Amino acid sequence: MDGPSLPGPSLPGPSDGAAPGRAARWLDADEQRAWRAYLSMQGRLAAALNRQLQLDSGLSLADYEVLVHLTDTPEARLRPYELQWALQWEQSRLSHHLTRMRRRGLVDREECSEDGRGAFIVLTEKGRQAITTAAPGHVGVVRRFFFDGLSREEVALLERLSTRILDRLDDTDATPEGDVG
Amino acid sequence: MDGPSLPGPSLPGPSDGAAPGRAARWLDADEQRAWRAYLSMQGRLAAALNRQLQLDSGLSLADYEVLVHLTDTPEARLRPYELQWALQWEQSRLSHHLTRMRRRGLVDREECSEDGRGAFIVLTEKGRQAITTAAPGHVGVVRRFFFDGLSREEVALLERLSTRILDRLDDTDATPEGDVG
DNA sequence: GCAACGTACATGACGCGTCATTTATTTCCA
DNA sequence: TGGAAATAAATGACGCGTCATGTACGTTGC
Repeated sequence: MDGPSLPGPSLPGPSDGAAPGRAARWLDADEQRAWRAYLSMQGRLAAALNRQLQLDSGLSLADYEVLVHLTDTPEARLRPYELQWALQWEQSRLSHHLTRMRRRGLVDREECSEDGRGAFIVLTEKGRQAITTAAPGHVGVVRRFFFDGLSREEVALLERLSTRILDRLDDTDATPEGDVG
Repeated sequence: MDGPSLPGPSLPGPSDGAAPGRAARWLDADEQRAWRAYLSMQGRLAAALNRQLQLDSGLSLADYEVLVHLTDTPEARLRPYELQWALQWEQSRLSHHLTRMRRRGLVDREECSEDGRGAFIVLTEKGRQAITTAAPGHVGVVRRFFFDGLSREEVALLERLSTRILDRLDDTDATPEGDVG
């Protein structure tokens, strides 16, 4: 059942406890198990979500997230940089993705009079129908694999842990190279 | 701070409590927050891990996982199907990935005398050096973003939750279409 | 011993994500 | 006002991941 040691592969040899020279010490057995479980869960859950969306409605999880943000907006239109802020995607990823979604007719572009560089991304009717179609099944899968297996308290804790990790990611994105604490 | 409602986008209108017709009910506010936090954390953590590995050693997280399994093996060689079993990847993903890793000299192929269809994937010296180089920094990042923010108990709980979700994924991979409970 | 079927693995096409670079516009300020 | 720097966004190249399909070998039943 137990997988191999992952992020601290048994490189220095199994029985020498020497910590890696440059960075942190290796992971101990508990940490290894936890990390592998998380990694595996994360990858497979994402794959399952993508597969369902793809089969059910031809959308990817990424499409879905873009469309959600658009539908959550009164005018159903956003500047790309607003979407980028909301999604925390790399700029070029967003740009590529919007190009593809536009090609498929899920969104459209409008000129931005206030800023000649920019544009508005507008939800099309096709886009709205796509996410309307996709949503029930998607929520179903999220429930089935994620929430149905977790108690209310566990969900709350998971949110706290996620937020804490996000904070660390935010911090260190800004911080140049040095240590954290 | 709070993102928009994700997997239950406000499609049916904010104030009508109607559940989606085909599948499960929408997520409530707590669930939405938790789900968005998890999704965002997951995506950004994976991106951070990949970025570090890429910059530090030219490996991707996927490369790293393959190499770990090989180094964890006495002979440093495995049949592709064994790797597939360990990684839980799709077969074609593994095949493509091994092709690319082979092209880069990280692994090599050997004939399999016992089974004419199969092959062995062998860790090369270059592959071993790559993961040896990459490991300390990788562990460092895993610690910095993941373990350093979590208590021992939280890590243990996260492992349990991950395992539980994995079980559900395993179950329903087998199960045809119907409901779970 | 051969046909049918299953297994191990590869491949082509195509969408996705990242990095590096480019273009157009706006803002800042001397 | 004019030039430098910042900002909004697009693009090309290239590796990754999935689906569908192909190929070669093994296994099983008759």
